[in-house]
Order: sequence, then structure tokens, then C-alpha cells
Amino acid sequence: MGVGHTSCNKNGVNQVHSSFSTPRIFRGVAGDDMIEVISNIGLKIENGGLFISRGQGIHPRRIIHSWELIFVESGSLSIREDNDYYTVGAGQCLILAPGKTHEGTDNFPADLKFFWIHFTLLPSELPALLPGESTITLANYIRVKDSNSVASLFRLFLSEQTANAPVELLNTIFLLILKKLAASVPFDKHTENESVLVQQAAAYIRTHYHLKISTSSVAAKLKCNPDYLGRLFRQYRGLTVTDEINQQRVKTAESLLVTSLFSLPDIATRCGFTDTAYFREIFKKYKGVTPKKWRALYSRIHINTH
DNA sequence: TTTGGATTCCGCGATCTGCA
DNA sequence: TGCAGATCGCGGAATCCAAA
Repeated sequence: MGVGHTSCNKNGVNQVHSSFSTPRIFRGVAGDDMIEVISNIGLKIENGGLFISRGQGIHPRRIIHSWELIFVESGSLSIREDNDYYTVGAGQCLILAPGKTHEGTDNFPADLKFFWIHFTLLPSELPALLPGESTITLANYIRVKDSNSVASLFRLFLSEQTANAPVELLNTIFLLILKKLAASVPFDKHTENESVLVQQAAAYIRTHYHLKISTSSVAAKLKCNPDYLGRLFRQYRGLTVTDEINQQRVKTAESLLVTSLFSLPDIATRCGFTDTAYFREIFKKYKGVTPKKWRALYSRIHINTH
């Protein structure tokens, strides 16, 4: 497999390189529903972790000498790598290359949670591929197809790492994560043809939906006419800017309703709604039921009363 | 009865849409 | 890309409801 590099998109946003030549970091033999992993896989895992936001702070500017695999479980991470800007949302993955400058471009939102693993590539001294062997190619920016399984694998990785599991086991779990990522799709291929303005607006909405934003404020931020932005957004994405904002808010509310005990006004505020009544109306519009019913139907919180 | 949270209603201002 | 009419978003107040 090769891990990709990123390069500057002409239009400045989300350029994805989906094929990579060298270096190869591990080799596997494909079989029927199984993978035989060669023990000397040519990579060294340094460490991994889970970042949970406290709703403040920003990713520091730094250059590291290892690869970094980031998988966002909730919220969104705004980050740049040299001249490439990314907004990595829930269920998305980004691979940062060594030797490049990366830093946050916005404060950590309160709901941000992401897994990370640092690894280095050993000098490749592997012979040419043998019959039956294959390499895996990964894009550097991926919308993960089965994000729940990937999150479970990351948790397993961290658990085994804490238990001082043998390197081979950690490598195997890491390999499974990479296989899952390889089966996913590079992020938003259609965006290559999409207006830069629309991409910038969407990225801004993904990181600011919890604040008081509107078509006007997004347009003002991007220094363009609100009418023009609204038209472009509809043209490329088939929905209005307000719809996009509301969808982001409802998505977050959906999660908070089933995983927290916050009151509806509290959740409305956390999702960017300044009015609970309007929150309820919008939630019902998208989900078909009121927030209260949604919580009753899907809440995973068990409340002890004694 | 009180209190806190949920729901409904109404009106103004923001946003969308069609047109130039 | 801007204008104007139509439509919709959103805030505030009133009301409902359930628990204490």
C-alpha cells in the first residue's frame, strides 16, 4: 500500500489524490474473505489516542516527522496542511504527511471527538510483489463507508495499546483500519467541479452551524452577495444555504437527544437554534417527529431512579 | 398550586425566486 | 449580478401539560 500526499488544489479546497505510487508501507496476500499479513510490514506505529474537545483551543501549528491518521467520530476538525484546507467532519478521515506544516484553522467545536495514530514508514527493502500479493491504495481525504466499524477498531487499537499488546497485534488492527478506509470513497469527488464559493460556504457552515449564522452572514464572511451565494449553492447542491445550516443543526441535535440528558432548550442552543419553538419545528420537518418523541424512541441513556 | 418544560400562534424581517 | 414580490425563518408571548 502507499499512503498519499496532498497537494494544493487550483481552487484551494479539498483536493484529493486517490492514487499513490511509493512508498509501500505493508503488503498483504488477498484470499477468500481473509488477509494474510506479512509480519515485516514496513511500518512502525508510534502511538495513538482519542482527542475529546472541551469546546476551546485550536490545533497547534507544527511539523511532524511521521504520518498521522485522523478519524473524526463527531463534530468537525478544521485544519490545513501547507496550502490545503480541510474540514474533516464526522465519519471522515484525513492522512497528514510528514514534513508538512499543519495547523488548525478554527477553534475546536464542543462536540469534536477524533482518533489519531502516528506512524512512520521504514525504508522499503521489500522485493517485487509476489503472485497473489497486493497493495492497497488510499486517498488522503476519505468519507468512511462504515464509520461505526472503523470507530470500533480505533477503540480496540487504543485498548490494546493501553494493555501493552504486542506490536504485531497493533499492526494487525491498524491494517484492518486501513483496509476499511481503502474500501471507502475519496471525499466529495464532485467538489472538484463545484464552485469554490459553494465549497467554502459548506465548510464554513460545517464549523459554525452552532453559532448564529445565516445566508447573509456566510456571504458576508466570504465577501459575496447573499443572493448570488444562495443561487450557486442551490445550483450545485440542490438545497438552500439555510437548509444546509438546518441539516447540520438537526444532525447534531439528533445525536445529543439520544446520548445526553440536556433539556430541549439546552440542545437547541448547543445546535445553534436561538429559539426552542423553531428548533422543534425544524426538527419535525426533517425527522418527521418532535425532538421529545425522537428522544423517547431512540434514547440510549438508562436513567436510574433508585 | 407552583414550576419548569413543551407546544402553538402571530407578526416582522430575512431569504428565496423569477426576471431583467 | 441586482431588484422586487413572494415565501419562509425566527423571536416573543401565550397556553398546555405533567410532576412535585
